Amino acid sequence: MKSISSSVIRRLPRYYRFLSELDKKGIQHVSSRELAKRMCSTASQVRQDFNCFGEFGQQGIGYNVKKLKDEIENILGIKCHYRAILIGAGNIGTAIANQVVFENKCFDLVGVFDKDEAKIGQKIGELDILHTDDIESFCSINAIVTAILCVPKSEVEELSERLYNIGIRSFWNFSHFDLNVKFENVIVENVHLSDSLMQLCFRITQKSNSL
Amino acid sequence: MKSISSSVIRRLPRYYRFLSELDKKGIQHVSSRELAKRMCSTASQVRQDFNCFGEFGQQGIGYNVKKLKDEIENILGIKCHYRAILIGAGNIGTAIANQVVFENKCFDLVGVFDKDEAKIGQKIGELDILHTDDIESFCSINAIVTAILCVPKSEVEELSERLYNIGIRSFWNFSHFDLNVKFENVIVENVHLSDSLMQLCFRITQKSNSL
DNA sequence: TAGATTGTTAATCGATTAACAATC
DNA sequence: TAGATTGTTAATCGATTAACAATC
Repeated sequence: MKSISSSVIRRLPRYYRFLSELDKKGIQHVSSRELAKRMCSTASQVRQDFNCFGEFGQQGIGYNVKKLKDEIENILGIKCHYRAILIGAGNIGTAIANQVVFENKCFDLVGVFDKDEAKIGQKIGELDILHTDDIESFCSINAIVTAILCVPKSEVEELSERLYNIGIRSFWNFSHFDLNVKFENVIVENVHLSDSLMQLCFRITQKSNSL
Repeated sequence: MKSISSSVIRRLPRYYRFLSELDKKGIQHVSSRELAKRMCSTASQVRQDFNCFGEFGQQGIGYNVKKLKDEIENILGIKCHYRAILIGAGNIGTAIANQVVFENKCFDLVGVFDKDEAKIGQKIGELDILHTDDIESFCSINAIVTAILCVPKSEVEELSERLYNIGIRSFWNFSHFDLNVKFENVIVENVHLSDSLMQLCFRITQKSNSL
């Protein structure tokens, strides 16, 4: 398998989602042209993208949906079920747990923590909300790979240090605290919603300037 | 002003956030080297990025934080206060409204809608939650630029058509429904949280494979 | 066979990095 | 003046697009 470039990797989740849809519908083959249309891309790019990991296409017919989907699943490591904890059971934490994490095969959410006493004992999904003081003891008896940070920026500095100290090396970070700058050799996937909103703002501005 | 490439645009919100921080701290100048460190980038790239919109740097001293921040503010159109409505007052919608939209100067959130009768009349921030049936009448007396879609994928198809029909041409979309494919000449900023989670999954997988 | 579509090479395009004179 | 740092050009690198022979 040739190495996969970073721009291909960024596109893999979308390919995966679309191929899953096709697979559910029972569609067995799809052409690069159709995939491109759906991805807002070009047929050439789709073929180039898939070229680097084996041969799933047949001339005149297209790509085998199921095989291609399974291959991307392997590359991404979906089905690995990495064990995760979530910290911050506010609106965003609750939404993320219910609408994204529980729906997903990549990660098993096994613990939810909050520092607000009023929330302790309430549930998110099937999980009791535990106190953040108990993170260390919880993690000492549960091997945890990833922490999902849904707490305000001001709390992330101290929290991330504690998590780092108990061996957690990957983070899904919803705050603006810059974990990459604080730690080396740590995997950080940032979700900067306000950046996304500013991008939208820019595009509206650009459009109205061009009228 | 030279034209701004799309990769520069993607970085502008982060520059803006960092420059705002420096400005709040009263720091007046910053070098490309420092900015690069913070951006996980290179000094060369920072200089190249700023080169395309005027001259804010002084040899030997660095960039004027305030001027540079204001310029980016203008380019992005922050302070335009585009009027927006949000549809779907669940966990994600509530979190987005409180933690992102109300905190932001780009958009003025002026209406929140949900189809769940039980939520009608409750408040998000200072706004009463209204019924989605009332979107058309609300928008006929309030000029709305943008819709923030926090409803399940299954509802977006019909909803987006209604919004399109009353003239809304930009969307901040939290569902996986593909508005770009449905409409032309519409600005869509997608937030695909599950894609982000898959990226994280991939990076963990990649790291454990390389050990 | 004719039509469709892949796999792959080559060409183009754009983004990043390196280098250094200019200048504060 | 010496040190720091920009602005800008040139070189490199990588990603996208075009083209077409191979083949189902």
